[in-house]
Amino acid sequence: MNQRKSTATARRTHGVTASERRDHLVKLAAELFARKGFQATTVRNIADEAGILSGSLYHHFDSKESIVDEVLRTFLDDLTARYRVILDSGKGPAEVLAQMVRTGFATLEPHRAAITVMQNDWNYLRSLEHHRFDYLVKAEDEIERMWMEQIKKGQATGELRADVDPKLTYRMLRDSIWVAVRWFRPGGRLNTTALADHYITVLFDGLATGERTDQPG
Amino acid sequence: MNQRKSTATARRTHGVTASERRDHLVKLAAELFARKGFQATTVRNIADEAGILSGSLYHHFDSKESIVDEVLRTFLDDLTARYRVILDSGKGPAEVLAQMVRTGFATLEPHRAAITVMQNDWNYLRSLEHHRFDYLVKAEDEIERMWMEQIKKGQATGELRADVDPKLTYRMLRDSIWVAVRWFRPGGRLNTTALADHYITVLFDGLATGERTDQPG
DNA sequence: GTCTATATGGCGATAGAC
DNA sequence: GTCTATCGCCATATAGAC
Repeated sequence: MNQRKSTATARRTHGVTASERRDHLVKLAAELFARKGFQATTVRNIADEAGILSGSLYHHFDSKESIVDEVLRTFLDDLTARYRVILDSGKGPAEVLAQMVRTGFATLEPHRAAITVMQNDWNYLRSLEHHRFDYLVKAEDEIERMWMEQIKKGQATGELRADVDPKLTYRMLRDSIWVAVRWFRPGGRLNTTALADHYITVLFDGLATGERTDQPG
Repeated sequence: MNQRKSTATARRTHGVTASERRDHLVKLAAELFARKGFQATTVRNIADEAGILSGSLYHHFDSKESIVDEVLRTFLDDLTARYRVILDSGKGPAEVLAQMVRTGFATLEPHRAAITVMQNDWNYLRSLEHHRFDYLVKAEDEIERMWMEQIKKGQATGELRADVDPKLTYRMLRDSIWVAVRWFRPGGRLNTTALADHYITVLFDGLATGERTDQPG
């Protein structure tokens, strides 16, 4: 079984559906990829973690790359879906941006491993000659458009100061969020909500003009 | 020759000292490490780039790891030396911090490859069991102390707002700078000075109280 | 769905000729 | 200082038994 199993046929074996078993394997692999890097993680490592032999992994997946592919797609699908909900809310640009920042930090917890892999192994995955991971750039571009539109709208309405470069501002916001995955640990001193509030306070007090009324945080 | 050559004996062969030849090889390797990742870069890749065979590399270096070791040490030595000059200047904490930010962006150009490797391969290098790269954490700790001291001093003197968490603020500043290596390209729309000014403006207008007089930028 | 056994190949590193 | 030649190892992936 190398393709994702249809959810229509969720027959159970030993009390666990094939899809659940597969998801579990993906999760184990993601943690290893995040800790040691994609390349340094061997299929034997993954199999060891799951308590099976490496050959058995190929019953579930085509290749090691198809596992990391699933890790990344799952994250990106979830993130863009969350962004779309916010963009459709009809709120003003400053509030939308604050919500997008909050959403970013909120994904830190469920997608910590995926985000780590995306950051550390981005250059490598993109350098592969078979172009399998080109969709990463497409997703990145779509996300950039979402942010940029709101930033520019915010500058037009006067909610955001207009003397900063929109693209540079986008990068600052984006990078500030995702890079936190390097040191953020669930259960630490700060939860992702407090983290988001802190960042919004620092970032927006620099970005917002006096005309803003909806103080984030 | 597996140890760094003494600078006292700079005998030239074909118009190039052994030390210069070695440095050149390190530079080539660093670029490859940055582009594809440390593990994905083979000693054959490095040798190809240099126009020699892989075996010949071992005349200059013990191992592949000793090459990346040299890349990282060179960067860290330069960075900490620059920081120390600023700290010894006797300026106030806000100005010192602004200068440290500027220095960070300034190192982006000469040390782009090293910074990229440091970020992408940090987890991997630290996960190695022979503990060869433990000094990375020591250097990180020393640098953190330098920043934290200035942030806390700035809060004590009233130059910086006191209602933000010092450690979180340090991480924000640090991460904002180094993560820029992901997209910064020399010769692009913005040079590192303009970049630093932009970041200082955004970050400090959120951090600084009204009592500050030395507007950075 | 997992195991046994193995193919196929690339990796880092070495020894010694030149 | 580079090349030739190669060693030993471990990687991903496969085929077929159970």
